[in-house]
Amino acid sequence: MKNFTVTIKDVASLANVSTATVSLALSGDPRVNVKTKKLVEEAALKLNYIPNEIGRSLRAKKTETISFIIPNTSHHVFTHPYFAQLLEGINEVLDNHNYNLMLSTSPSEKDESAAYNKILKNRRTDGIILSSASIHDRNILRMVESGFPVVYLGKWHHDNVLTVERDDIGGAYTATEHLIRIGRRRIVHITGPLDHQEGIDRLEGYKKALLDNKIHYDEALIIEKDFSRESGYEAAAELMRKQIDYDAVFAGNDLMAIGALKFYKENKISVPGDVSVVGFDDIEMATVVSPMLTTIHQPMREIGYKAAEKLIAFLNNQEVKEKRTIMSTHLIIRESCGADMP
Amino acid sequence: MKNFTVTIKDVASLANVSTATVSLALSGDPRVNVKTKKLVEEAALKLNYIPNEIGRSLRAKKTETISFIIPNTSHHVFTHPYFAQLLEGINEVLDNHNYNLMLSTSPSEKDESAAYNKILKNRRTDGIILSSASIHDRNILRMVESGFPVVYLGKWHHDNVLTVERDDIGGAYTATEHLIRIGRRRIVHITGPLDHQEGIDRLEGYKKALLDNKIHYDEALIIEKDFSRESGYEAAAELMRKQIDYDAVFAGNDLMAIGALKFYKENKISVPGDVSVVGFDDIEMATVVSPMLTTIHQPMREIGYKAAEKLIAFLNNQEVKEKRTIMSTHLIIRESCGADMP
DNA sequence: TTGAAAGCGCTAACAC
DNA sequence: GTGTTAGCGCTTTCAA
Repeated sequence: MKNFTVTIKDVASLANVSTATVSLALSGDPRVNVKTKKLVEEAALKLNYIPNEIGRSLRAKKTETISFIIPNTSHHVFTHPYFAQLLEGINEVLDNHNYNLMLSTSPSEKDESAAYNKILKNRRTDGIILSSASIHDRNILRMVESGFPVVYLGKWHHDNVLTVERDDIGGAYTATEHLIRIGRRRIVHITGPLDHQEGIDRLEGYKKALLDNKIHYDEALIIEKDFSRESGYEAAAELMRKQIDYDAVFAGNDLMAIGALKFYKENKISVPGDVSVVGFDDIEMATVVSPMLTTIHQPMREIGYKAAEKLIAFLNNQEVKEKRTIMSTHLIIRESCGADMP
Repeated sequence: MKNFTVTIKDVASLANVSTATVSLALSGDPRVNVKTKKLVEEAALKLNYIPNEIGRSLRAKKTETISFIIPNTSHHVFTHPYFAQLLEGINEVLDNHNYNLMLSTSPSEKDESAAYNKILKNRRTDGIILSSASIHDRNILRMVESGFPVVYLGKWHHDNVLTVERDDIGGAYTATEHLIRIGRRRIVHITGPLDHQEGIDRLEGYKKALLDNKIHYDEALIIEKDFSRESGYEAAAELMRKQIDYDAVFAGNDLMAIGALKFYKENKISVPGDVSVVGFDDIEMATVVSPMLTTIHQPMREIGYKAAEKLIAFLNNQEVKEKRTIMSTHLIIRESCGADMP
């Protein structure tokens, strides 16, 4: 390291003023004389002075940093296709407000006291954006209840928690309804894990659409999987093995839909000829498979953006009008259903 | 916020010892009496005391945080397919060593003095992992030259910089050679931006393979694009428009290869019948397109892992034996070339 | 308009 | 073994 750290003292002595004056001058306090201010600025420039944020933080009890915490339950946390978009939205807001972004995987239940506390209380961060996970994750509950400013990405019934939610029920309803509208009746639903809110809600939307259209809900058409591509493939295989009779599948996410598509291709089952399929998420991959996947679009970038905005507003004591923000989804029709029109 | 911050003082007074003793006891210093230690620990537990990292950092001049900086040149920085895997590798190491991860997009050239300095010098971070970008990016140069500990992901000819590099030249060579081996002779290369090192190196590998196999290098077969899927599609369209005669394409990355594949499908050009295509990266998407893409695998997760390990070793004054680490790539044969064997 | 001084929470010399 | 003290770099009363 060739350059010594230059502190506020160095600037002060070069400018022949006190450190207090330097601090004031550099923060643009109107009280300080224009001449002095110029003097200080020149000194700072000359020394290439950059205020040490650590010192500032200690004093101000603010870090200008927020943490984005994602569950570490799955092996491929970061690889989750919408993670990147979420991050993009968050990053954009933070950049605009000169906040820093810290990224953590949430601690596993095991080492709670250590890792969990570290993230939560060490005060290197002003607030948290928490992405959703299992509804049984106790750590999340505790983070939320600690009083630490939290924006939760998903449903959370708690007074002092801000949320940004997708309309999972509505999206699933739309997806299912679309299949019904194009004439499908035996609609399989490959669900995500049913201890995840998304899994639960999408199943609910599916049921609701069936009900409203007077189609019998058949347990045999429900397969619980884990949102992975492999599990989607496996689901399709299972359906064949069990000789289930069906004409459509609504997959809980695109990855599973794409997995199923692969099985169909390998087994010469025509999509959408023999079976129509709809996914959920609208990840990029959905546009490169063939047939291209009809799916429910969810605005992940906007969700990240919104979440960051709410958190920063809250941290700056601005009134956050809507505690819950619900982002709507919409149907993207491509090729996997065999209908050209909505 | 319902809980007041509990500091080392609170613990000290509850345990009836000095703050120094608390500090020592909690850090497991062998000098402190076992009894006292237990006393302190109980007090800390009772008060739910978590050391404030800011105070610690200020004193120790270490933050136990490293920054991962990615270029903001492209709109979709985070969406870059291998970004997630890189992050996964980095995160794993940091978790193991109890380091925090800060994520930044590198400042654009415009606001250098502000954003750039902030990242570089505010000392909220102990070291940096810098991902590659344009070879003309001056900010990167300055970060590297500042003396700040940096691990650069890519080639960098500089004494005090650690690097983790892909073998781009070798990978491109292998890809091209594969096409030659299966009998292709008129091989198009869709390059990435030629002011990016990857773009340059992959072109070099391509040329070298041609040379070694005594195939004439034809400028007309080189198209410079920008690594995006759209640009790959555009490249294929361009080739048709210009009525270029060719029987294979080596794309500078998978995204462009997949874009080209799309064009071929739309225009009923058979792959691999009419043209063989090879990509580079081995992103997940390469396995869901049809035909599945033959490509060069690069171990992004391992690169991230290695980079983080090197940085942490360096920060802890361990000797880093290899300044340059070169990660090798290998060919993954799938369906887009029409050869079943390597 | 500027400076002196206190103190944010912590650790590390040094004393005892 | 444990306590006293100083000080990391900064901001912010309070006085001058």
